[in-house]
Order: sequence, then structure tokens, then C-alpha cells
Amino acid sequence: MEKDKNTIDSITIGKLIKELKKTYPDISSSKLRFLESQGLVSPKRALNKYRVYTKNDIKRINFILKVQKDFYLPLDIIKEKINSKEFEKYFKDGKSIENMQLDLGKEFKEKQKNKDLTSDELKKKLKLAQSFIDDLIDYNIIESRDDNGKIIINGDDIQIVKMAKELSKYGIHVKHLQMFENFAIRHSSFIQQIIMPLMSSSKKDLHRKGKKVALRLENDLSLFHGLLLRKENRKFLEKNK
DNA sequence: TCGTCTGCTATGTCGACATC
DNA sequence: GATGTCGACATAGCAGACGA
Repeated sequence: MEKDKNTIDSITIGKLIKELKKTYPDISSSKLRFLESQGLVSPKRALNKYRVYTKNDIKRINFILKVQKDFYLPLDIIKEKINSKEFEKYFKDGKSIENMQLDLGKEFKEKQKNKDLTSDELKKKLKLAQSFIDDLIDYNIIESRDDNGKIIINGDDIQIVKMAKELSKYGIHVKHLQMFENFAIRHSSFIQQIIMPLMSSSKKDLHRKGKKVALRLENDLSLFHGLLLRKENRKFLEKNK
């Protein structure tokens, strides 16, 4: 216990709370115990059964609090990510929490990492034909704006361009992707209908809940869509054995 | 339709015990 | 004796199920 208390690598819950309060004033010991009960962290125990938080535990907790605060993600989704092999690798490699956060879903990654690019910059960066980018804009797959004669591509759309490039290797043309854009619009409208009562509320917690529900539905609907797609493909493969 | 029960999420509180 | 920590239980707000 004495050793645990005095080493920098491991601290008790009270000391950890003091540190975390500098960034997260609302943090409490009950919250840390709750995170443990939900399997998001597993602090070791001293001889007196006190929790002992190691550097890795602290990293995990910082990560959890950060994504909760910034992305409103529910704990089960955070748990899924934090217990993945990818995250273990991050810990082993000693990479920063910021890097881990960037990996939490491409949508967040792109928001943090990608800056707006001109059409020319994007063309060079991804080695694309101008006509390919023009088609993506024309078919409303990505958004662009005119800035003093330069075509600017929204940073959030760059991942979409990358994926479109990948799909083109299979002979999938931009015009085919419009079908998916239409699906996305319909799915988004569906989600909007569901969360509208929450988002139109003046209560902050309901507003926050609306964001959480939207993120969850994005994940669940993507998963659901994937399962249906897989099911149909299996049928086809069975038929054509 | 209404009331009640149950479950979920994300904490907060409490009394007992350990440590400083 | 003050402070820190424990596990158990309580709470708030919401949603869904179910019976009357």
C-alpha cells in the first residue's frame, strides 16, 4: 500500500479524483467506481482492498471522460472500442490519448484531422482525376464551395472521396454511389424524426440525450444494414455454389 | 387511455471500516 | 480524530411492457 501510494505510476482513487477534477470538475469517486462496475477500467487492489490506478488505468479514464464530454458517446460503445485490440496496441506503442481519440470512428477522425482542401490539393493528395472529383460534386456525394474561384472541398468529405476511390477499383462509378447517398439522406431523416422531440427540448440533458441517441442509431443502423447485406450475399453465394 | 411495474443509464449517498 | 475508501443501495429521468 505504502509503495503504491508513493509511486508515480499508481495512485489511489482520491488522488486520481483530485487530478481529474482539474479537467473534469464533475468527476466523483462514485463515477470511477461505476466505470469499473461497467468493465471500462479494472484497477488493481492493494492489500487493504483499496483501488490502485496505474498509468494505463489513468490513460483509459482520461480517454473515456474525453469522448464522453466531446462526443456524447454511451459507455457501451466506448467500452467496445477501449477493449478492442486496436486500443491495446495503442497502449503498447505508447501513443497519446489524442491518437486514440482520433481512432474512435472515422467520422470523428476526419472531423479532427481533415482540413478543407482545394479541389487541386485533393486531386494531388489522392492522385485523382479532376473529372472524378467533379462527378462526386455533381452527384451530390460530396459538398463544395467556391472561394475566389477555387473549389473548396469540405474536410469532412475527404474520407468519402477516399472510399469512393477505393470502390472505383471494383468498377463502381460515382453515379452508382448516388444510390447510397439517397439511402443516407433517408436514414438521416429517419433518425432526425426519432430525436426531434429531444433536440427541440430546451432542457440540456434531453438535448444531450438526443445527440447520444443519434450516434447510437448511426452505429446500430450501419450494423443492421451490414447484416442484411451479408444475408443477401450469402443467399446469392449459396445459390451459385 | 391510464396506471403500474420493470429495466436502463449514469451517477449520488450512506454507514462501516481503514489509514494517516 | 480527520480523512479516505469500501460496497450496497438509492435516485432521476426516460422508455417499454402489461393489465384494467
